[in-house]
Amino acid sequence: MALNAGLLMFTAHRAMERRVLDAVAAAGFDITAAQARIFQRIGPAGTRLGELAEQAQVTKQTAGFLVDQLERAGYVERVPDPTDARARLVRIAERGRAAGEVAAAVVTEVEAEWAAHLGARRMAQLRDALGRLREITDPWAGE
Amino acid sequence: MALNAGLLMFTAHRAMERRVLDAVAAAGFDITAAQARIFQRIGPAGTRLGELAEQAQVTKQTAGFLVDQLERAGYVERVPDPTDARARLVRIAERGRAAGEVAAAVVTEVEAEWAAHLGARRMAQLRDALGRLREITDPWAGE
DNA sequence: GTTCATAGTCAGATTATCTGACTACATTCG
DNA sequence: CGAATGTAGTCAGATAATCTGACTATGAAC
Repeated sequence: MALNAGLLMFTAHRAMERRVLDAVAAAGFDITAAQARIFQRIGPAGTRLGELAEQAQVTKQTAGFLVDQLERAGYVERVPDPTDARARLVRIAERGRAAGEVAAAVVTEVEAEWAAHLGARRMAQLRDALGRLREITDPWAGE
Repeated sequence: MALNAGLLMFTAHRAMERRVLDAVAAAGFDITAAQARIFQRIGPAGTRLGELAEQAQVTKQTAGFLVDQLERAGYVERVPDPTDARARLVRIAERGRAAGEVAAAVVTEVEAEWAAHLGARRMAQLRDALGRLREITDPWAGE
């Protein structure tokens, strides 16, 4: 029970999230964990609200609430979806790009620490196993 | 970025949590994710509220709020801590034990599915890497 | 060109979480 | 011993994140 794989992943994920959020906050970006979980799923060309909601596994209303905040703070912008007048695309704005760069740098740093602790071989095995696991744990695995 | 190890762990953890919570709910136990995250840290001899809070990384107040609910629903009980009159131990009660058994069975099942998908070798490597990672991502690693 | 489906919003309620202030007991040390 | 300081937990109030249900506007299908 103490060695439940799900719980172990929770622990490591939480450590990563904390590191990233702390660094992003220290760089002057006031983003909450819930906002970040939406933000991180926005694609390069923008993503629809409903799609963000589905991927983050929250309702459209919740996603909308969080995107409103991100938009007000200047991290994202909403633009019309040229292919569907009902929809709008959520796109990363300039400030969001800056915050994203800070986040990406910390992810790289933390992963390097993990690799240093585990050794390159085990880190590669971890990545491999997690990537394969995604095939059965993520309904969005093929995007 | 799409292959951030932290995010991959989040995905797998979320899938595990959902499976467990759904099965527990289907068995008639009305436990929320937040309650479960506290509940799962209660030791066999009972655990203090402050310790549960620290391990779950929430404030004592939040932990107290959740334990209140678990207690009202009959999943846990609070007993005096014989070694300190200020403290009380949160212990798993009969209904909690029953719910915990359902949860443990689902964890076993999901892990078996993962092992089937990855193969025994890769599943063992995954466990090994996660266990080692815990040494640097969990301040409570030595309990 | 109605009828049904989809994208998103509005409104209201609930749940989980925090900070700050407080009480009671424990520990320390002069 | 007894005052000063620290620790376990609770109370009160605020805020953040989430949900369900009802609604509008646009697109798709027949």
